[in-house]
Amino acid sequence: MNIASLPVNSQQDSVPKSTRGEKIPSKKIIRDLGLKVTNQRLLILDIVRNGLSHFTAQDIFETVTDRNPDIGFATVYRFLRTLSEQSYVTEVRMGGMPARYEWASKRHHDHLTCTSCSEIVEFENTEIERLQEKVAKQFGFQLTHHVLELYGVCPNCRANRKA
Amino acid sequence: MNIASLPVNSQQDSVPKSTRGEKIPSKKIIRDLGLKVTNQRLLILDIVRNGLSHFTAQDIFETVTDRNPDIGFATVYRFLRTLSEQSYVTEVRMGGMPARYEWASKRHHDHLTCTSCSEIVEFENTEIERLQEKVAKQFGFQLTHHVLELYGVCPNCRANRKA
DNA sequence: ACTGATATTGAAAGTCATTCGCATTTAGGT
DNA sequence: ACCTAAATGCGAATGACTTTCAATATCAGT
Repeated sequence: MNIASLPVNSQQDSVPKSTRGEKIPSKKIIRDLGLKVTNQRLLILDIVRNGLSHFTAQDIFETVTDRNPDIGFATVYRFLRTLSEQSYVTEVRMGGMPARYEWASKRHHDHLTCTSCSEIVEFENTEIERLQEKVAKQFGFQLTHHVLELYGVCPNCRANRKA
Repeated sequence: MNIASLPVNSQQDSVPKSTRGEKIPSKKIIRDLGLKVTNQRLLILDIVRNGLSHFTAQDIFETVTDRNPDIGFATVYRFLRTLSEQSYVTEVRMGGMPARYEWASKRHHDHLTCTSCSEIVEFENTEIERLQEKVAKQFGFQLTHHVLELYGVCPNCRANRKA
């Protein structure tokens, strides 16, 4: 998958700028992390925040080098790691494939992934969340986080499969 | 973690031999897979079936070489992969750490892992399973499998932490 | 039991995602 | 503008597997 060609600098804001929930500037986010504001971090953050969800480090790296060829993948990995450690992005690693990240400002959700075409659907289910807490409590665990990934065949692929 | 020193050739059968549910010989399992019966496969299978759950390929490799030093890790990886492809073992890969495997004859369950000491507790929760099916159905997916891993701090570590 | 076609093996080399070491460059307080 | 710690990019290193391939072992047919 390659997101390099996708619009990333969404000035065409689908989210209206006028609301109170004004978009936090990337600069502030970087400062809040106690880090120096560099071009590469601004660039990465812009892509992370305005590009596709579920990107790999490689996706970011390719998109970034499109705009500034003089950037190392170590920088991308380093910053992504920091972001994920501070919970600004969520890192999902599965099955030996490259890790996928997504900007974590959105509400908590889990994933339903098509094993055939890799389409990813996000869902929320508070009932499941509640039950997870219950299970943890049963065993005396203090829950910190969880990974719930459902795999199956999406409607499209099911149709094609039959054809 | 090292399971090399653990009893693996459980002739001290905790499961009585006399029941109908007689343990399937490893030879048969290998033949059922359409593979040739070799010493290394018998050895690996014995360890996989009678050793710890949640072992890494490295664990197996170390235990195996204890009994037969002339065995390559490629063989361990190869056979584990075959077993997991044929659903004889379940492979769990998380967070860039080495994959963990477990013999899959037992009932389906999920895991609750201590982020502090890595203790793993297994649990079953049919209610959660039902809800997962429901979610999949909502999106028109045909569910094939799922990964549910809860992370938290176990009772022991919580106590120590306070101390 | 012998034989030969074919599967399996171990050792070493190869992958691939990610991380590290370090000399050089840069941000940002003074 | 100056200085120093922080950040960067390069390439080398790591770690978990996977592949390659020549040597070896299995087992179906005799």
